[in-house]
Amino acid sequence: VPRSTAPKSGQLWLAPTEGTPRHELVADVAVCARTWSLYSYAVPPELVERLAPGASVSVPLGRAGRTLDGWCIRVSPQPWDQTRKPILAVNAAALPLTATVIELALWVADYYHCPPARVIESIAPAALRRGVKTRVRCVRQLRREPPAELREIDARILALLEKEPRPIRALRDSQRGAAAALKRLADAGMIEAFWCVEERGPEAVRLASAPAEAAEPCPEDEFTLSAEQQAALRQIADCLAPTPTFRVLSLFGAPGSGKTEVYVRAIRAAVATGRQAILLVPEIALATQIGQRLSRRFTRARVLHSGLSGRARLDALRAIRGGNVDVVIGTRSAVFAPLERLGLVIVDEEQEGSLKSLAAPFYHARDVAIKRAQLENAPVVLGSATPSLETWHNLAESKHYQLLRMDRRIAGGAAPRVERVDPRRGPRRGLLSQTLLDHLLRVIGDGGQAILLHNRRGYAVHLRCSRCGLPLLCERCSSSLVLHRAEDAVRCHRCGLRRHAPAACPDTTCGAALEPGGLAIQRLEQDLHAAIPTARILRLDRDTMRRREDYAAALSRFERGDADVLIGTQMVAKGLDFPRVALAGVLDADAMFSMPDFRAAERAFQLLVQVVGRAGRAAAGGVAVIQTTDPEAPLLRLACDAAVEPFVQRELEQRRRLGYPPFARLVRIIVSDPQPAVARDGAERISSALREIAERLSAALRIGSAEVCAVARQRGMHRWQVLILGPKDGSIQRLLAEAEAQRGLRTAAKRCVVDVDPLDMM
DNA sequence: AGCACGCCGACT
DNA sequence: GTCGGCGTGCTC
Repeated sequence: VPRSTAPKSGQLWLAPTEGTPRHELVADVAVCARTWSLYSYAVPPELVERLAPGASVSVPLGRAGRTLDGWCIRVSPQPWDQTRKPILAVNAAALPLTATVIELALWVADYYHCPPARVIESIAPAALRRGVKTRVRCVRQLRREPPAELREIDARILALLEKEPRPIRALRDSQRGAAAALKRLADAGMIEAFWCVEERGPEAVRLASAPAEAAEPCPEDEFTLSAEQQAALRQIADCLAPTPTFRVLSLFGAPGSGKTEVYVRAIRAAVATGRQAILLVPEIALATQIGQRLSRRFTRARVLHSGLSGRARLDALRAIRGGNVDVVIGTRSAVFAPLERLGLVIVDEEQEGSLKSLAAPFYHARDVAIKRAQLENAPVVLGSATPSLETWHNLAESKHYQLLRMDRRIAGGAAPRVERVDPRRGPRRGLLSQTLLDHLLRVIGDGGQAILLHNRRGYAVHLRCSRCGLPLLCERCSSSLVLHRAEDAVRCHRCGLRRHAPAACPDTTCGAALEPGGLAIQRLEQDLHAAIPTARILRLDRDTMRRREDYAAALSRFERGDADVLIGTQMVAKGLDFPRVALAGVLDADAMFSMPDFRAAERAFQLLVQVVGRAGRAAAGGVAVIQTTDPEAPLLRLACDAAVEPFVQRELEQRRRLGYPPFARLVRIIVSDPQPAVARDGAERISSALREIAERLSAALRIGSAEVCAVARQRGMHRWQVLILGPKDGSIQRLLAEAEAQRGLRTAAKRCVVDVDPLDMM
C-alpha cells in the first residue's frame, strides 16, 4: 500500500493536468487509532455527494480489515491506485465540523503532541458522532393464550400489544387503571418490560450554506459607555470592519471597569457585520449566568459546556452548525464551536487555570482561541484585571498584540482601602486578628457583606504530638495528614487517603495527645462563629461543594443576601459582582506566596488582586484586610496596591533569569505505573532517548526526569515525570514527533501522557 | 485501538 | 519438539 504524500493543512492540491493518467477522489482520514498520521482512502462514487471535510466516516484498517471510525480531513483528486482501500460509509447521524475547526484540530494535535483523531474525539462528543440514544421503558407480550378470566382493561392492553411493543408511559397515561392492569399482566407472566433504545441523530441540520432562520431584532442598548470603554470598543471594532483582521487585544481592565459591557458591544458589532462570536468563560456557573444575561441582549445566543446533557449539547451544536446562532458562550471546549462565519473570539479571565484542559489533549483554550482567531482572520480579546505573564510577554514581543487599558471604575466608587496586618501582634481570636474582627462587626452592623479567603481545606493542616512533636504523616505518600473534624477523619490532600482521626501520637511508646496546627477553613468558620454568633456564615470549598450546581446555588444565595460572610478557599475570589460586599479579608497571605511552583508568585498576586477587588463594588469605600507575618514584603505590597505592571516587570525578570516560561517552552511527560520501578525505568528510558534525539537534531534542550510524588491521586499509581525546557520555535514538538516515529514514547509503564505548556507541576 | 509477528519459558 | 506469554510494530 503506498504511503500518501499528504499535504500540510491549508495547502491546496493542484487540479490534475490534462492528459494525466486516471484520477480518483481520495480522502485523508484521521482514524480513531493510536497513530499520528492521516490515512488516504478512495471515495466510492456513491459516497462522493455526502462526503466533505469534517464528516464522520467508517474505514477499514489493518490486514483483517477491521472497521474503525474516523474523520474526513480533506478530499482531493489523486492518481488512480488500485491498492487503496475504500471508505465504507459516511456517518449521516454525525454533525460535520467546519473546515477551520478541522484545521484547528490538526494544529492542536501537532502543538500538544496528540493523535489527530483523539483531538477531534475530544471536541466532537458522542452526541455529535453517533446521535443521542434515548432509552424508553416498553412492554411486550409474552404468551398469546389469555387466562380464563381477564378484566376488560387487561384485554384492551393485550390487544394493543398484539401488533408491537409500546412505551409504558404512553400506556399508563392513555386510560385510567392502566398502571394496575400492567402490574397484573406482568405478575401473570403475560407481558414483560424492557429497555428500547432509540437513536436520534442530528440529521435534520441545515448547514450554514442554506438560508438561516431570520434573527429577531435584538433589544437596544440601554446605557452609554464610559470614555475608556468606548475607546476599547473602537479598537476592537477597527479589527472587525471594514477589513476583518487577526489581532490579539489584551483588555486590561481593573475590577469594576466594565469589561463585560465592552464584550457585549463588541459582539454586537461583530454580529452587525454578519459574523458570529465566541465568548469563553472559566466556569460553567459563569457561562450559565452570563448566558442568561446575554440572552436578553441577543436573540440568537447559545450556551455550550461539558455540563450539558448529551441531548442539550446536541441541540446546541445542531443550532450552531446550522448557522442559526450568533453568539456561543461557553467553557474551554467551546473554543471549537463549529461556527462557519466566526468574526470575534473573547476569552474572559484569560489568566484562569481552568482554561487548561485536564486530559489529553492538554490544550489551553486561550492559546487555541488565539490560533483560531488567526485562522479565521478575526480579532481575539483577552480580558483580565491581571493578565497572564504569557500575555505581557507577547505584548512586548509580538506585533499582533495590542494593549487596551481600562483603569477607572464605571460606578465611580473608589478602589478599596487595603490594610496589612500581622495577626501575631495585638489581640486575636484564633485565626482572626482584632482588626479584621472590628471591620467585620462594622460591616455586618451596617447591613453589608464580607468575603474571607483562606486557601486551606479542612480543619487543621497538620497534627503533631503534643509531647514529642512527631507529625502524623500519610503512610502512602508521607505528606502531612489534614484533620477534617466534622467527619472525625484525617485526609491526605495529595493521594486521597482517608481514615478515622487517631487520638494519640503515632509513636505507641509515647502515646500523648495530638495537637492540631496550621489552622484551616473549618477552624476559621468555628472561630468566626464564636466571635460573632449572630453572623450568618456561608462556607465555600471543595468539601461543602459536592456537586457543580452547589457552587452556583451558593453564589446566588450570597447574592440574595442569605448570608453575611462568605468564607472559602480560592473559589470565593471568582464569581460575580456582589454589590453589597464592603469587606474582603485574606487570612494567610504568606502561604499563597510560598507554594513550591515557579508560578506561585503570579498566582498569589492574581488571587490577592481579585479578592481585594471584590470589596470595591460597594458604593461606599470598601476595605480589604490582608493578614501576613511580613507586611513589608515587596510582592505583597505590590499586590495590595494592585500595581500590576511593576509586579509583572519584576516577575518577568525573574523568569528570564531562570529560563522559564514565558521565555521558554516547557513540556512535561508523566509516566505512571502501579510499580514504582516500572514508572522510574519508563521515565529514565524516555529521558535518555529524548537526549539522544536532541543531540542528533542539535537542539539545545534541558531534559531531566524526577519523581513527582510517591503516590498519585488515583489508584495507587507511582508517577515520574520528564521535564523538557527549550526554545519556543517548535523544536520540542519536532523532538517529540521524531521520538514517536521511532520506538515512540511507549514504555512498559501503564500510562504516559505529554503535557505541553503545563500549568501545574505537582 | 486491535491484530500479527516474534522471541523466550513450561508443558504434552 | 510445541503452545502461548505479551513486548513491539503497523495499519492508507
